[in-house]
Amino acid sequence: MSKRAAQNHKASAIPKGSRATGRVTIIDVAAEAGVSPMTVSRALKTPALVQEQSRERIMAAIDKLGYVPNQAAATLASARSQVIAVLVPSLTNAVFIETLSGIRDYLAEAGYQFLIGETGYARDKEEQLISTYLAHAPAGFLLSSSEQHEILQSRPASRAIPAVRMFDLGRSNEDFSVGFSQTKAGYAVARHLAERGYKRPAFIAAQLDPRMMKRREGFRKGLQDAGIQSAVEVLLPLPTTVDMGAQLLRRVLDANPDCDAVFCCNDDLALGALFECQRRGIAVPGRMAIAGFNDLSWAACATPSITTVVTPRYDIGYKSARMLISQLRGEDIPKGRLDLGFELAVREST
Amino acid sequence: MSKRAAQNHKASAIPKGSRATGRVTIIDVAAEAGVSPMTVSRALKTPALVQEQSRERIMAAIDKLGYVPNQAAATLASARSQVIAVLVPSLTNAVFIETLSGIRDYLAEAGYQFLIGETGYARDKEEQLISTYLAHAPAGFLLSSSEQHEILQSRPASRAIPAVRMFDLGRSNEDFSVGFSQTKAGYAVARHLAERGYKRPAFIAAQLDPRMMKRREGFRKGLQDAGIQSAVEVLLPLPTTVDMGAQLLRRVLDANPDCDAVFCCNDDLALGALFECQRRGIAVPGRMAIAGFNDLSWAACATPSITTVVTPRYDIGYKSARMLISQLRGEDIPKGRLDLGFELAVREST
DNA sequence: CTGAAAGCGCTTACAG
DNA sequence: CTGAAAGCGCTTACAG
Repeated sequence: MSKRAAQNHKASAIPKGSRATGRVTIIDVAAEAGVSPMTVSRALKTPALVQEQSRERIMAAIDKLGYVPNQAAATLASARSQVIAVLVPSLTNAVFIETLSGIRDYLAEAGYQFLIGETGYARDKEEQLISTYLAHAPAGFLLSSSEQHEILQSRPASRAIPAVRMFDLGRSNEDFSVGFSQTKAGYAVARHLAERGYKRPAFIAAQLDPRMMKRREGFRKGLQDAGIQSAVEVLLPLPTTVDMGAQLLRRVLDANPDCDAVFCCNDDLALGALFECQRRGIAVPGRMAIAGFNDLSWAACATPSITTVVTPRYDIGYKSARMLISQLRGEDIPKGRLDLGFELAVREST
Repeated sequence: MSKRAAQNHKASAIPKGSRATGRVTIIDVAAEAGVSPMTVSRALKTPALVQEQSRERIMAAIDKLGYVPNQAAATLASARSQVIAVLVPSLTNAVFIETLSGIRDYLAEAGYQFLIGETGYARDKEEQLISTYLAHAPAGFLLSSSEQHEILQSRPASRAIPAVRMFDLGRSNEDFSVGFSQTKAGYAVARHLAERGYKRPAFIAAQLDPRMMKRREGFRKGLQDAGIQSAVEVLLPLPTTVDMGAQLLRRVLDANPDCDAVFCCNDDLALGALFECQRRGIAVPGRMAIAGFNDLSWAACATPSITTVVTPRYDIGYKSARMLISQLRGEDIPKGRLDLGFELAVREST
């Protein structure tokens, strides 16, 4: 009997007025294989507990009937889904997209799906999305902020939903986090500029969030330790765009024409700053050095190539997902921070 | 009684060995409000069918108990979920990210969630993901390829899952599609270069997919209609990156030093081509004109600013989602293509 | 406008 | 290694 015939046969047996969906269920598979539905369920979830012979007949029946498991039923019965809720600050930023790629790659291997929420860099929005996603009974959360969320904390231990924080390192070892030190990265840029002999470096940032502030903090500290003074800092609480980089550089030059270097808190701003220098005929790095953050695709091949901080964003996604799934599987992994570090790529622009 | 007390009270009533999750259900809400569970369900889904007084008591009970609907149960009972499966070619391409933003914005308004799959520009992979996602009983699909998928076609009408194709316009009015004509866009670029007097324009492309081929086809036709000949075409079936734009431009110049313009099939390539020209001291547009595609953030503020095709990618997402939800709601919308058009942004680089 | 009954397709918790 | 029974939390399909 062909797959289609099997389905038609089943369909024709549906009593009138019933709610049958015509869908092939675990019961059909069981009947076809001559076992109970429970054995089919086991063959799928814990094959080791099923005799090989039964397993083979079940697999054959699944193929023959075209059985597709109903996730909603599994979720309802087991009170746990195969869905991970992922909250990122922005979907229009290549950084987070690469993190999502890492997450997707690990979760796909592990057999999980994910839902993506965008927090707009706002803590409140993150908490609100967590509430919403709770309705989907997610197996776990991957979060972007370093904040604690009461809504997750307050659940009874038996129904606790594990979470891993990405990008920042947690303050303590009280929970799970995967990232790198934003402060140290900012510090490293400052030291590099100081070593190259720049005397009046500026700092520009947009899309101000706690991570940007940490980069700034590290940058300030680095300059201070090198005994030099920041020319000027220009921060705007607006979205990060390439054009914003050009605007911010103009403000820097207006405020302090002596400025000889600029640390842009991300590569989009750095690209805009470079274009602005080109437009004005300002030699880079001759009269103005430019450093960025993240190592997006253009940094290495711009003219001149742009010095930047290489961040492990794909790995942050992949390893956060891995850490989360380990918890879900009840593996005994220690709480705490996973510091993936960063690297300073020194290029022509400084 | 506080929320916590209410939950504890319930928890303490759980018989030993039962499967109770401790979760607040529609039954608890019904008891609290003094109505039947069915009325609670109606108050949530079709409030118009419930007396205002009952509705108010139900809402108060929901607040008091902290009720969160269980989607899995709703999906199982109704055989339809509130999840839309979205398949895009790539998650590392800003174009599709903006499309996803449009989708998300519409779906969020409409109360739907979405799952994202990445097809890697491969038709086979798209079909495979459709199979996988079918297990989640998605309410609908938003697809990226212009192909028909047997797996969706072959379902019985009663269980058909609606789909909308994005980016390309369908060949006929046999199904739903939202996009613009890739061919016409390529044609427009060719006519523009011809009008500006360029004599030997080249075409470069990577990540070859059917849409790139349509842009090329239109470009060729446009040159032909203008009575000029393409200098050279360089196509590589590798991922699109900024650096790839530089590489492709080198190949163009090696193959044909006379070339005086280049149509890059996307803005990443155009940016790389611009950097390569800067590196070699080739004046843009003086000795080499550059045109891109999509109008990504850097196109308008590069030095020189880059002529490109402005594509309605956010709208494609938003309106595809709207078209899909209209179908799901049983609204009577005509099948067919929704052509959102495109615009040529003429800038300094040509 | 409201409700009692049955069922969606799985998995849990037992019992062999 | 296997199975019968019960239940997860909703919605459908009726019947008032």
